[in-house]
This record gives sequence, C-alpha cells and structure tokens, in this order.
Amino acid sequence: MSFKVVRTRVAPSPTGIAHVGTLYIALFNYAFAKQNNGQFIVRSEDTDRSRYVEGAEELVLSALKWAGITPDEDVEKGGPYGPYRQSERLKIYQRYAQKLVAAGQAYYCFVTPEELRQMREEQIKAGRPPKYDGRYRDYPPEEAKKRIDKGESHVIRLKVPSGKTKWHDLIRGEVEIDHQQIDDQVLIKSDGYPTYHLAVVVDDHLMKISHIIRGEEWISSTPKHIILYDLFGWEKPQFAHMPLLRNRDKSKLSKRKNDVSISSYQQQGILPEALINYLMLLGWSHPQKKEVISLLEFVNSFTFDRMQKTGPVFDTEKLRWLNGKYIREIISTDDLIKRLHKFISKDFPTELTSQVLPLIRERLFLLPEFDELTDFFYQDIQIDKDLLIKKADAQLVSSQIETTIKKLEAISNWSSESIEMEIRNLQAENNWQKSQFFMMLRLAVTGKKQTPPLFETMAVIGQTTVLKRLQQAKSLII
RNA sequence: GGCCCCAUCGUCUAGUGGUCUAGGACACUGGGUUUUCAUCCCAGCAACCGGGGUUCGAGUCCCCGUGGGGUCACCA
Repeated sequence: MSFKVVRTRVAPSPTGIAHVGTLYIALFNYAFAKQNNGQFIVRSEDTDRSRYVEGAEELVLSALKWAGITPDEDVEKGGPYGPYRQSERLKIYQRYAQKLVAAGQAYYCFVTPEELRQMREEQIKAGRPPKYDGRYRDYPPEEAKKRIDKGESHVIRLKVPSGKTKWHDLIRGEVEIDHQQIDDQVLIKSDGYPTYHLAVVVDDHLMKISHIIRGEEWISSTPKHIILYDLFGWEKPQFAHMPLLRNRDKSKLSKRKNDVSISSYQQQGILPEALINYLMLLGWSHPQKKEVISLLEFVNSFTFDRMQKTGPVFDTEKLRWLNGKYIREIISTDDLIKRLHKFISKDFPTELTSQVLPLIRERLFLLPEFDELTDFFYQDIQIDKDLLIKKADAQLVSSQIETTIKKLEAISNWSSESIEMEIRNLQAENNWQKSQFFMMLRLAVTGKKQTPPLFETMAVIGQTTVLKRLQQAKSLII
C-alpha cells in the first residue's frame, strides 16, 4: 500500500431524503479514516439529472453533521481536491473517457436505448442472458467521428477485456468475478454526463481515496472499477463491502417497508448518539462486548475483522432502548434540557424544568414523550369520577379526601418529606388500604393512573393547586 | 435464469477445532424493590438450515443441497 494517508468517502446521490443507509456507510468510512488520522470526504454523485432533487445535498450533509459524522471535505466546505460535485467535473470525465477511446480501450456506440430494449427482449425470449452485443466494438473510429460530427446521439462504452478480476475484500476475503458477466459498460451517456462507474473511479483516484467502504450491492460492479484503474495505470484502493441493511422480510432496506429517513428519527426524538450507536452494532461488535459505545470509542476500536457478513435487519426496537439509556444514564442534565427544548410544549413553565426532569427522566424514552409525562404539572386536569371510587365506596373516598385536605392544609413547609409524613400517618391511623388510598390521591391530584412518585409530584405541583384539585375531586363524588 | 455474497435464539450478536449441556443485549414471561408506571435487581423462554465428509474431536474446516440476499441499465 503506497497511499500515504487514509482517505475514505461516501458518495450519496441527491435524489431525496437523507437515508439511514447512507449514515450507516458514512459512519464506518468516518471511523476508519479518523482511526488512521485520515480524512473523510463527502462527494455529491449527481450525474443522473432525471433523479436530481433540489436541496437533497444540504439535507444529507446536515443529517451527517447532526449525527456527528463531520466531513473533512465536501461540497459546502470544499477542499484540496474539489469540486466535490460530479456535475461540476464533467470535463474531467470527458478527458479520461477520451484517453480510453484514443487508446482503443473504449469506443463510441450508436445503439439507441430503444434498440437496446428490443435487443434484450429478444435475448430473453430466446432464453439467453440479456447483454449488449458489442456491435460497435470494432467500428472504425473515423466512421464514428463522421456520425458524431453530424450530431448523431452516441455513448462511449468500455471495451471490457476478457478474463477475470480478483481482489482481496477487507470484509469478505478473496472475491473473483468473470468478465463474461460484464457488459461493455457505458462510460459517458448520450447527454455527456458520465455514468457512475467512470465517475467514481476517476474521482476516487483524483481525490486520493485509499479505501472504498461501500455496500455489498457493489460487489458485482467492482470488476468494472478495477478494470478502469488498471487501464489508467492507477494504484487501486482497498475495497470493503459492507453488509446491506435489510427490511424485516430480509430484502434490501427500502422506504416502502421501513422508516429510513434520518430526519424522521430526529423528529421522533432519537438522539444522534443513540442512532449512531445503534448503527455501529449492526454488523459490528465491540471486542469487549460493550453495547453502549460513543463515536470516539467506536473510532478507536473499529476493525474490519469484527464485521459480520450477513445483512442485519434494521429493527429499531433496540434503538428505543438505547435512546432511553442515553437519556437517563449517559448525557448530562443540562444537555438533556437543551435537547428537550425543541420538543417541549410552549406552555411548559420553564422554571419547573429542574424539578420535573428528575421525576420523569427514567420514564422518558423518546424526547417528545416529555409533554404527556408532564402536562398535569401545569395544566388543568380531568378527573375520572368512576376511577376515584373504583376501589372504595364514595362515602369513604369523600372522607379520605376531606381528612387529607385538612392535613395538607396544615403543612407549613411544603415538601415531599412533610407531605409523605402526613399522608403515611393518615393511612396508618385509619388503616386505609394503601393501594386504594394512594391511587385515589394520585388520580385526584394528577388525573392519571401512572405518574412519578406521589409525594414528590405533589411537592412540585404546589400546595395551593393540590388542595384545589382535592376539593374538586371531592365535589365530583358528592 | 447467469454470476456473486451470505447462513447461531423473534431481532442485534459472541464464538476463529476441544473451555459449547452455545455466552451477552433487545423484546417477551415470571419474581423482587415499590403508592401506580418506569427505572433497577433476579430468574426464565429461546438458536448453531439439512446432508455428507476431514478429524480422536466440528457451531467452528471442506463438499453438496436448501434457503435468503444482491446484481445483471445511457440509476446510483
């Protein structure tokens, strides 16, 4: 290996949403580059004008940054090997394609897409594999030039040599593919844009990419790329083909069958750390079996030999657990408050945050759940009368509330400790059933069956409001 | 269909010939703590795709099946 610096890249095509699959691949590229003090690059693969979506580029970049996968070079910040947008590099691809034509390693082809389609149909009908028949392979260049000068539509195809391509894949070991499987690839389309295969090789070489870490779907295309490296006489990068993320039915992860948009996880209140952590665990495992892993730890401990070759199912039930774990154990309180900010209802009284947060933190798995866990602290509540008297008759409940009100009214230092003392004494003195009495109070004071611990909750709600709610509950019963 | 890749609990995975009556995590079930829920703790359920080899010994190596996936575009 004579690449002096490890440089990796991810090359999304701006065709819509920021996809978790892109983040997955980016994560491993980033980690490997950083581990080796190298650079991680994001290149925009926008050579398909028909699928181009305005704004998609920024979407991907901002999603990567949100996740902490910050590129060293990209379309926005540039870098020494720009431009990083393929549509701005058209002349470069043309030049290299022409070199191949001049060397007799590529050729002009005038078959139209319609003719190709027909050709394939006939081949399939005849039970043969659909393949370009190479009819312009040996077409005289002078003839071709004439037709081009007349303005005839054409493409440039690679004259794929016979033989086999073999490479050592960092994840899969030796892989060998016969060139028989490969058509004479189109290098330059009739619109003058390069195809992926030409552009990716030219750019990766020019941008000094040392390691190509990409999805398994590219394995069968790898010979096309290696052939080009060889034809140009360029040093070949290392290849690592990652397992493909799957749907539940094991098919390739798709937006039809799965939530694949990074922004959707942002909106659901998934922390970037949790998402990244979850992604690390798909196909890779920590040598000490750790499961909660920071990006930095991942960068330091990643190795290709711990990669699994099977495509993992992208099943996010574990992601939710990880998110809760980060919320309650990993990130700091101040940090949590910051992240909660855009999810908290505008009516929420900010001054309550520090008191409420400790009470609901361990109940919080997704950031937006904050509101439903805390609304009764500051909003008017609805009390279900039937639930109040479900475990005891109305008369008893009424007297329970009345006595409780008296006791609570008398408290001069309103705190969870003083509340607890009064209420526990009350329960013991009257020998009321604990679960009935406490649940009744909970319902009366919060309107909910499930809340944080009662005394602490009451302490936060405040003496006046608690008493008011108890009165209200009592009036419901009579 | 050709070619390529892959195959351990429902899911994510550990496992690189013997320590595997296969370990962990999520989920699920039961129990404990507890005024509810949640957290936490404990326990349980649950897998080496099948068949042949190689070997004293195979989840681990080889072959054949089977199954799944990917790919065969002027999309990436």
